[in-house]
Amino acid sequence: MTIKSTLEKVISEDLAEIWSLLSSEEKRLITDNFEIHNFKKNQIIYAEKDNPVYLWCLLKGKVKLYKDGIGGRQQILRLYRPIQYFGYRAYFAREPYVSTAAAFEASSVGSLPMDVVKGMIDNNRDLAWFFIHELSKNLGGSDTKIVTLTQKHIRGRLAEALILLIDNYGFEEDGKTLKIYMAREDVANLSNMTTSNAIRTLSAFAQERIITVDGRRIKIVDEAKLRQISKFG
Amino acid sequence: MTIKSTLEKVISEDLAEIWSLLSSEEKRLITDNFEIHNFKKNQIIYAEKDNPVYLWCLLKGKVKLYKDGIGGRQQILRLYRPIQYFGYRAYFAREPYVSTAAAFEASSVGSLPMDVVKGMIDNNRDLAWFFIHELSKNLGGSDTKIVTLTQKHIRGRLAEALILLIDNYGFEEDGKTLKIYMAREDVANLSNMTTSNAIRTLSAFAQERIITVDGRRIKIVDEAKLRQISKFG
DNA sequence: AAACAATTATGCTTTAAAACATGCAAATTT
DNA sequence: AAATTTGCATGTTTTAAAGCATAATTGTTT
Repeated sequence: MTIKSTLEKVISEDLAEIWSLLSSEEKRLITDNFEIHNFKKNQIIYAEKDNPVYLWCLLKGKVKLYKDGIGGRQQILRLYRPIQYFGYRAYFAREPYVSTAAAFEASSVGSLPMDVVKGMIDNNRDLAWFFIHELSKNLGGSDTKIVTLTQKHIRGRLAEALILLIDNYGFEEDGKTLKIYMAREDVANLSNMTTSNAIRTLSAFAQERIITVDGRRIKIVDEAKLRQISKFG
Repeated sequence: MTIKSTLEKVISEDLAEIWSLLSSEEKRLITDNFEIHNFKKNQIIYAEKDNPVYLWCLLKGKVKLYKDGIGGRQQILRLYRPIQYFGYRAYFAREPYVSTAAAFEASSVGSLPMDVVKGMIDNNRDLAWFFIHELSKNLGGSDTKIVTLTQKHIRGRLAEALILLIDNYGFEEDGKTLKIYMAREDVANLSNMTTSNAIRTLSAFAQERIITVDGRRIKIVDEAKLRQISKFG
């Protein structure tokens, strides 16, 4: 599949917020500099301490942004779905990446040199606002996450993580099954706990009929209860 | 003191980064809409869930940004010194505040309606970049903080908090004494621990001759050791 | 100055979560 | 198909930090 046809397919399927902000000249600038990359499951797109060069746009698949911590422990910071942009923060902050982006599952990701993006922001106020808005929302999210992850207990943190998964990836056609299938280890890395405790607490939720668990297939049975536990339970 | 003379005094003392980015017309727009407020120690400037209206600029004093968590526990997210801007994130994210800003000590703070700021950003690319840059740096900081506060042990977290205080407020003329005098409770709220543990761990550091403590006066004796503990100790 | 409140200090107890160990099942490789 | 690895599940032990209690000190109000 050519870059152009892939792009047009993606855009026709789910028009990205950003695209509508651009002039046809800017759109041409993008298609000329845009490259598509395919990443396998768990493959790293960019790593902490790398220098930021590209704006990345997730076209297909799922991407996690995480940070390696103490003793090989990871903390998942954000999850991306098509069509979302990432990898720009470090460039704007004029510093190396502080986190790593990796494909959660086989994914197609577009790249656009940040220098090109910078030039476009200089000439397009709406694009500037797009990034100001994105950064502001993310900062609010991270500030909130600081308190959640440090102050809530395990059950509250897991409940919150499950709600995040609902909000990010939604349900299968049955309206119950989470549309993401992740290892217990990733569930743990999302909710700041050990893998053992993620397994244990998922089992506890299943026993309490809040969810059902079948391998990596998680069905949300009682979302209200989940939200209640996340608030404090 | 008039607004104008106070402003000019502040600006001549320590020219704010932002000011140099403005045209004289923009500067007039600011002085016409700028108001100066004085806050007493611990007085709240804005609170979580409020709607953002103003850009705030700290002129004199110290301000903390914090979030109330579980069981009356607070987490201090950021500290401000003159001349720094705050209160704009929620406006840009088009959401109510997720954190509270309060004066750490008696402080003078300027306000400028965000609508005015928005209009200026529309017409001033450098100003847009200023906020993109600030938001990006803050987001990197919050992402890093998530891992620090969840994964480091008490000693590491306290060491990191002390380094943050050095970086933010520096030393008295002796080059050793921290230029901020905060209650043990605030030290605790900065480093995600109980007041008891903040007291205990400060005492431990003093016994190990890493710092000396005399009431709220903290002298940094061995900064290298502190940085080592913060990395993991 | 006396009385009171707030802050700092320290010891003891409890607890939530990590660390560790082991078993089992499913998936992958040979 | 057998062997090996990987992931899931659960029980037990250990530990870091919270919670609680009580003084001692400092600061504030009357």
